[in-house]
Amino acid sequence: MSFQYEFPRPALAVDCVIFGLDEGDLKVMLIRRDLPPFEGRWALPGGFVRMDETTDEAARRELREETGLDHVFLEQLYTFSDLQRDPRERVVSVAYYALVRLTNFKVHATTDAAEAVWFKMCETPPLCFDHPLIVETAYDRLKAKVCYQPIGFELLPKNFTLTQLQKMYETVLARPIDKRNFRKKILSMGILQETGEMQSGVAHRAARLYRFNEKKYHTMVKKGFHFEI
Amino acid sequence: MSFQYEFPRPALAVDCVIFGLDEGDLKVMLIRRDLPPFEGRWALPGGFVRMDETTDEAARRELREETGLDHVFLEQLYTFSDLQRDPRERVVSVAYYALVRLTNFKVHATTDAAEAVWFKMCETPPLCFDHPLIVETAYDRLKAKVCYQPIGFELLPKNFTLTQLQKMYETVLARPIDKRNFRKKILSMGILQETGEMQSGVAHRAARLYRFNEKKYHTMVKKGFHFEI
DNA sequence: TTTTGTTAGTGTTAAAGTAACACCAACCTA
DNA sequence: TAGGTTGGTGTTACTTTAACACTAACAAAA
Repeated sequence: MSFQYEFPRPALAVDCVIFGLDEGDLKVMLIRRDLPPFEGRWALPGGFVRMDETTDEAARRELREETGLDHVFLEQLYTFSDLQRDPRERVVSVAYYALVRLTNFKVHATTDAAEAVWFKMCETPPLCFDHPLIVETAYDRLKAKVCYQPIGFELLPKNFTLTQLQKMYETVLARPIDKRNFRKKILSMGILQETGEMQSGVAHRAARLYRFNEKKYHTMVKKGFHFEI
Repeated sequence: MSFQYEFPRPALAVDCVIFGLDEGDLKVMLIRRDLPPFEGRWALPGGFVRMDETTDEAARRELREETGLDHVFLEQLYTFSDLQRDPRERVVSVAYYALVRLTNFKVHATTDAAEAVWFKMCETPPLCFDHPLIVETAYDRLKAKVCYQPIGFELLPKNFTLTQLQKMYETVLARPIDKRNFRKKILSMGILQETGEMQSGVAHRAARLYRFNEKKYHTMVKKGFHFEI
């Protein structure tokens, strides 16, 4: 079976930059390609867009198929269209980035055919296609966006301590933050909810567990509230 | 001539939201379609991406062909891929937004075949396809971005008065700004350069003309400077 | 049971930045 | 030369930010 068009068309693909947080390290999930081109080399999970799905849906499907991830934060990043970005033929790729609660997920990794592995951002292996550019673009976006939208919570467990939250920002932004000032600021925003529970299984004073209150955040945004770290 | 592929492919298009500033009104350029579908209805300038050009290049080409605009600020906005966004067939569109010095340009308008007309943002006619969504997305982006990147200058003549600059921000952001505070802040940033020239042809005290110093801005950014209105 | 180690949790102050506010100057035109 | 219009300028109260250190709680080890 083949498909005919009056004018030539680029192939349309999606690629996903998947971020996870692991004990103070920001990580990216990469897969080892099991098909040419670049067979055996590291790349972002991704694939071609089907006719019956939007690019968002294609990105979620590829995520599921190639990494086993589902129901994660996913947002369109940028569309890459350089003529030579794929050696086979003209491929335009709509890139996405995803944020994953790595703590919950860890065990399920490497589900599928291709090898899917978490790498520290600072230790990513050489990537094929224009994927280094895509990763860099995604990291820049993440750093910028985490400051003015409460997306960082997507990298933490649903319930978290203030120290975990602070460490997440320090890791993503790659800079230290003052503990007291951070707590004052984040608590005064009124978007965190005490769960009433405490941390357990730690060899020191247990910390209170909080949860991001999305509803409250949205009603506050409507009233002009501006999130900022 | 026809082109065959093993798998079906969406058509790939670009669409441009072109903003201009005219005496305190933010305007958008629209064209009246001279072909089906939606013949005679208003739409964004745009068209299909060719095999020998990136989407950026396609957007610039369409801008030139359909509106006569060239060498303008142009930035990728978002990729729209809803299955039903085009009634003919599956079309994925990479949307761009452009900022135009309308004052310089005015005369050249309506160059090409199709009718190209500036509309006030608040008086846009009904648009076809998903173009209302694209325009809204572009306007949101413009409002957000103008606050943290000095792109607003692209809407003004190269040389401008502080009042023009302030009015630009007030128009784009749709809120009043205090004159003295604005001047203090913008001048203290050190990104404006006095041209030494004065406004002329006005029936009142002439104002100093300034110019955006892009080089200075870039060197300051490298040193950690953060633009913010 | 005491000590040790580790993180939780908490306030104050100086400095910087922001927001609110009004009048005279300069120039053109009638 | 009087009137109209915009240009240009400082001060102050208030808010926000940045810098900074100690005690509390708990588990584990001695």
